[in-house]
Amino acid sequence: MQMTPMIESFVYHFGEMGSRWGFNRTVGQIYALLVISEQPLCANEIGELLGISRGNVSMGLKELGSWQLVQVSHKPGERREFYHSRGSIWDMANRVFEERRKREMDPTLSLLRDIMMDEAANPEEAFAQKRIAEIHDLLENITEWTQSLQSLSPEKLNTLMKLGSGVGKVLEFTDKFLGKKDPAKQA
Amino acid sequence: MQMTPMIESFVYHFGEMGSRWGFNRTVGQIYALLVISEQPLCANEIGELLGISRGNVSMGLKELGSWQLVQVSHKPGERREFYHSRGSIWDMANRVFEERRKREMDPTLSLLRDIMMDEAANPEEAFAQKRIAEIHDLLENITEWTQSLQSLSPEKLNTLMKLGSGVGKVLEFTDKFLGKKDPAKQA
DNA sequence: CTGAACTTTCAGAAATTTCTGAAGTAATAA
DNA sequence: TTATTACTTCAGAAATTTCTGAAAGTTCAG
Repeated sequence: MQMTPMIESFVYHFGEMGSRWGFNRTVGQIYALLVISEQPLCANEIGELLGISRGNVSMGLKELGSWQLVQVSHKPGERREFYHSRGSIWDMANRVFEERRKREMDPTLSLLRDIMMDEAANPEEAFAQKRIAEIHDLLENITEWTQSLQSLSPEKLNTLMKLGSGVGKVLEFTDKFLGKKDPAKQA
Repeated sequence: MQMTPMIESFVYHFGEMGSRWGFNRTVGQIYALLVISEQPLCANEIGELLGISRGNVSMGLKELGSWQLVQVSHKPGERREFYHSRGSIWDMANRVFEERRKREMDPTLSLLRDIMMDEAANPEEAFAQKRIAEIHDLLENITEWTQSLQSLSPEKLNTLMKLGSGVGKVLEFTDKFLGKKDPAKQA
């Protein structure tokens, strides 16, 4: 594996972006490398390619492991470990969504739920609770929906994506065809 | 406005979460306050409630302004400005999505597109380009899709959300009814 | 058991981000 | 015009995050 300008710009940009998706720059860069390398890489090689310390590589790989984004393999006769990205692009996106949901949405929902259970001590708190309930419902909706989308087959998901705002038309159509029936009950 | 334990826990948690959504802790806290306060708040009050400096409040409000998440108002006879969160919960979520798309997805897509245009200098780069194209297509799909969802009316969006994985059934059904026609073309 | 090859851990260093508060700007009333 | 009140900016301080590299841990062949 060699750091050509093309690969470099991808890796660096992915590093910046990675930090938006819940992990730091280095972790993003390591992941980018593993994704675009056909051959699995060993920790030393990763460190050299990115110009970072061996310890940092180890921590980065550990983090990626906790996201279930890397696969470890061995070459016969070699003691060291080789790393590679795991699954298809879709799988990766799914993992990142899933993991972020667990780390961010779930704790928030739980906190909001707790607050909703409390008795409001004054009108200000009562108003706050109303707003908090709205936020809770929105987040819960989004969470449940994305979860159910994740359970769809990749083909269906693709159809859905390609539909775009056409989804609106399909809904109308379904609505009309089913007459009285509420499409929400179809789930 | 008073900082009761309920309000405090909401504000602090929102602060932590906020940083995941593209702004820092203080900005998240300020926003949380503005969302759950029925009355608009002035900058001084915000600073006191959160125990942060006046300058920091100013910067935070500026940031929220750039996200179009706050509304400024005035009280008759008062010189100072009062701030309040803007729009419904749905609007807020939309703004955050929109803004993040502009700041994160668009530059990434543009970079990936550039890389795809380059001539691969060797087999390694050729492989990298294939992967990059996959990622590009995925991101583009997601971007376009979420954009078209945002253009749906809140009611339709709600129906869609409530459908959950029932979306799969609707698709099947549409598929069957339309016979040969590819639903992807319906958009 | 020993030593070589490799990985992990973690205390402190370095880099980055965020925050403060004083100085500057702006608007208004008297 | 001057005094007053409020908002903004930004250099440097403080806090936080990330990274390094040495030490400790692990595995395995001989």
